[in-house]
Amino acid sequence: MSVVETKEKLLETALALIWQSNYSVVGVNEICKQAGVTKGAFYHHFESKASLFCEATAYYWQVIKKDLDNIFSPVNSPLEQLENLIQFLFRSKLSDNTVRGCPFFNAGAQIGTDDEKVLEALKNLSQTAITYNLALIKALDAGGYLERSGDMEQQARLVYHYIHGVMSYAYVQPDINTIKKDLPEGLYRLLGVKRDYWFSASPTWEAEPAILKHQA
Amino acid sequence: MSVVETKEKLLETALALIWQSNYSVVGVNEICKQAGVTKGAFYHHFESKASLFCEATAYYWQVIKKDLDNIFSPVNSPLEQLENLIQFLFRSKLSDNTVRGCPFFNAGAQIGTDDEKVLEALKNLSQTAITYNLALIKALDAGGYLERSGDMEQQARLVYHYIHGVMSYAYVQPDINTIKKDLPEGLYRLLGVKRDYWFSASPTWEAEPAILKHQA
DNA sequence: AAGCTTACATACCGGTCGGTATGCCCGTCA
DNA sequence: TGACGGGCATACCGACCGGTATGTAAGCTT
Repeated sequence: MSVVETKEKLLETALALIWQSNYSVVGVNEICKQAGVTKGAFYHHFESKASLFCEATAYYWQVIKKDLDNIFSPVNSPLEQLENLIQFLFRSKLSDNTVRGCPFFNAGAQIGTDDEKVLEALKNLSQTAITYNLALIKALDAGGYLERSGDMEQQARLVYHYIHGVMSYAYVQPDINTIKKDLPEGLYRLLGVKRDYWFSASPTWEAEPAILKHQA
Repeated sequence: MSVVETKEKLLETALALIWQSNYSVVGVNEICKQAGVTKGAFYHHFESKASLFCEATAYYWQVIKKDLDNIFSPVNSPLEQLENLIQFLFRSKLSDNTVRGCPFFNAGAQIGTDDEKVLEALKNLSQTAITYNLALIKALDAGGYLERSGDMEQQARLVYHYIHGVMSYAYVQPDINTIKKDLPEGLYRLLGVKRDYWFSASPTWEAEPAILKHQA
């Protein structure tokens, strides 16, 4: 295993484990064991467990950025982009009942805000997500799909809030049929998409999300 | 300290501590220390830490049920009820930046779903909250405040999702001004309240929420 | 080939965790 | 007044935690 391979293996294993349970429960020992490396290797690459989490956050975005750029590709109409986003959320987080909620924010809630770096990583994470939402909203608005124009940055946050809430709900109530109804309904309502356009788009994005490879 | 006092003290202390940080970080020792009792007393009243969490969940509802019944009192108009709810969420969770997110679902995400009792307690918690939402929506609909009638049970869930998402966001970005804008906006949008009625109600509920007493 | 660095492996550290065993104190009731 | 049991307090347990100290084998440099 080359150098970069070992580090990436640790990153991916940590992602998968934290994803499946949570930051506090998953120990360094277990991450190492699953990754097939030793603790010495771990602390050769990361100065602490919290540091690993920060790097994993960055790594996570690097991985799914491709997916997001694909979802929000300009070749897709705004409605298609929205539908793609919905499909993506299902696939990446609700395709089986072992993955519930957003692990990074669950984790963030566990680490505590005293760790400045962790907090910063989480802020970046959410801000990036909101930025993607904003682009989508602008496209929807420009395309005349929205009932009215408002504060689009706020709308981007609203969408973010809602998605996070739905994902968290899925943790306790992993009823995928309910979620499959609630997620689009809430998004269309929050965005204020004109009723004529509800559920009118078909997904143009069919590739398997890269993030799935993180799961066991 | 009488028998029931000791147990309640433990319950309240645990609530406050978990509220301020999270389940994993707060240890039994610290709960005991803060409550001014010993570990022996703790394990006299609770069979485990997870069991404490379950009882605390029930206790929590018992405490805030008074507030909720007050907020959703039939003497208030539906719009007033909605405004009361918004105010309640601010007061109980956003009045200072030490309280972020819903501690019970943060905690639930930490304990793990392998503990059946904990999962059950969380399900009850969310279901009760959704039931309150449903009553509000029915009242709003009956009063003609909504743009259209839909699946009200679903709407109740949407509102629940959204509130949870906003509260979680507040954990990472404790910017109360943003939240104060986002929370009502999202709720009005999700509920589909007619624009004429947006922000038209004044709160009729001014009492200090009982739950505040749990905070340090 | 000598010397140095990288990339680990192994063994182990002090501390903390949730949980338990035991016994004392004190109110109750015979 | 003495036996008894609920309501604790104290002392302690083994497991496990994140993190470290030290060793070492392989490669790169000179």
